[in-house]
Amino acid sequence: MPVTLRDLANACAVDTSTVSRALRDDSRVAPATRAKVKAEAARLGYHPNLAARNLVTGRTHTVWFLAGGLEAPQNHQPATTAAKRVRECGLDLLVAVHHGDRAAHERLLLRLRQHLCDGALVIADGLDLESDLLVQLHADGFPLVFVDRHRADLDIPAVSSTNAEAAAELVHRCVAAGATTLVNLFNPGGNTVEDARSAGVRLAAEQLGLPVVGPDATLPATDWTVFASCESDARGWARRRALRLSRAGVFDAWHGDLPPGSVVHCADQDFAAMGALAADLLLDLMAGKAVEPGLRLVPIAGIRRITGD
Amino acid sequence: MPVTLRDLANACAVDTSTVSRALRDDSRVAPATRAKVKAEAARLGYHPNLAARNLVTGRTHTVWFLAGGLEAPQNHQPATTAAKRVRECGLDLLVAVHHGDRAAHERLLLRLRQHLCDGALVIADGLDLESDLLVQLHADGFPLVFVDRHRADLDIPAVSSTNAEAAAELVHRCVAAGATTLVNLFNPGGNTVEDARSAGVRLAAEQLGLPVVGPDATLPATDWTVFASCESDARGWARRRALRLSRAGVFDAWHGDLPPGSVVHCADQDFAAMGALAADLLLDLMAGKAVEPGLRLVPIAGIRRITGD
DNA sequence: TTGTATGCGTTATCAC
DNA sequence: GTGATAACGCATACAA
Repeated sequence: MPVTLRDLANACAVDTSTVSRALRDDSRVAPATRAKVKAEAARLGYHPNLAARNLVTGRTHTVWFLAGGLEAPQNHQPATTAAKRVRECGLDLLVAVHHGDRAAHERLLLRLRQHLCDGALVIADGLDLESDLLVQLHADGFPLVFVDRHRADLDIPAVSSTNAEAAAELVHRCVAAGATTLVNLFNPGGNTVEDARSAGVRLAAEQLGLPVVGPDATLPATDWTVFASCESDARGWARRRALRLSRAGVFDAWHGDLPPGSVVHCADQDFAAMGALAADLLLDLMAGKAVEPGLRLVPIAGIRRITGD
Repeated sequence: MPVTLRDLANACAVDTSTVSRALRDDSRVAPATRAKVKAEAARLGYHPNLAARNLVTGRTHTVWFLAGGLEAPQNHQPATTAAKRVRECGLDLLVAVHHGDRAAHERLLLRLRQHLCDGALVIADGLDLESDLLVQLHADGFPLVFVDRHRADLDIPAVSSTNAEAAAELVHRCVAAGATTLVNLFNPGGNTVEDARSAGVRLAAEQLGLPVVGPDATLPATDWTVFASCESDARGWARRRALRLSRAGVFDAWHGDLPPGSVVHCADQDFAAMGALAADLLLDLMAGKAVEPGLRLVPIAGIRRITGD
């Protein structure tokens, strides 16, 4: 049986309230008793029951990080920096994943309302973006911050990249590298991130006076460049259209090989900074500070030029 | 203010105990009252306070997964499968990371004793392998299972790969590919995984009648092959010794380029299976079933041959 | 500086 | 079938 405050109180011949105060370094307890209590606690191997403490204080000092999975840098990088920030404030960050499983996802959102954590960071994939539970949660004042994608219809604070600007810059660089026809694979209406990127492409194209075409357009033999959110989107599209992929503007990563002469521009998001900012916002929210709802944009880390030579 | 059992009891004009039973589908409650209670719970937006429930039942239905980080497949892959297994049993798995930070690590281990979870899976990196807290935890009967590395001096159940066999097989394949001098970078005494791999190399070398040398040995101009736990270990060694790395046997992954004519054998561990098995063991442990202490070996997923052509 | 009393929200053991 | 009642372990306003 675990050692409780009572056991300690008995061992020290004082009241449980005194023990409680002593262990929490309350200034009003005599140095001698405090020392005795602490010594006894160590001797008996006392460890507070946080379930009990949470029950009475109503706070758990715990933050959850909800994501679909752990593998993608989009998920684990913000989780990593957020964990550090949260820890600096004396709280713990716990990561929970749902693997895109609808039931699992609902269950996790339910857990948030069950007093196991004080707030949550949410990497909003498809499931979160539909769920009513999220709406109710927020309506009930539960501290919530979106990372990356978000729901524009809710005034939940959100952290994302400068997607529009980054997409526009991708266009400019690709055009400087010879592109004349821009294939826009960003899916407007898909989610807020895709929306922003698509808008960025259109804006840049307009400035440059170049045509933007969809995935199914007829293309010139050369000088087209495809823009997509990730390498596999671009590659998948090229495969379906039986095209040789040699020019692209993408986000986050490009691992695959490129044929000689080809060039890819890759905009790397600063997931670490996003996680840190999101954690800061959440901590403010949990502290009761006024946090403006709406989107925060974090500059991308940079744009890399990758060639096939 | 959150809705409590009492609010529900008042709204339904029954006792809290009846509400409690109704919500948990206790067979002794009248269908009519159950329906009414459930309807009212939905209407008022009731959500149980799990801190309170945990306090009285003594169980949290929660499992923690402790790791140094999330990025490495060694960490997130077992976490992923373990999460699924755990979820199937109606429990939740939460991932907590310490980033190699000593204080953070200690804090997490402390948390385990504070009734926030019923058991834990531990990816034992350097910190875990030293900590006394882990020993005490286990001594107090806290359900614990090691994944990958473990402490041989504790009878905590552990799941690892068939490291010795895999290392031996790496040697055999590399020798078949022309190796005659085997450079053993596996560090015996480092940890249980390195130990096993080092032993595997020595065993295979003995069978083949070939010499095993350490990282600082004088090498023939050619026909040596280096064995290491990961690509970066092998590359780091080659860099320090100003050697051109063209033959290696490693574990888990090889991403970098290889000069033409070179060949690397890579033993892929089955992290997913390891996570699943570890979860099963932990669940048994938590269910009070007798679980034999000691190491379980999961076969590696396979050995890939990578060439620089 | 310490003790007393009460309550946090829930489950469980009794009665009825 | 349902209702009192007593825990669970801890924190805290209030007394002393």
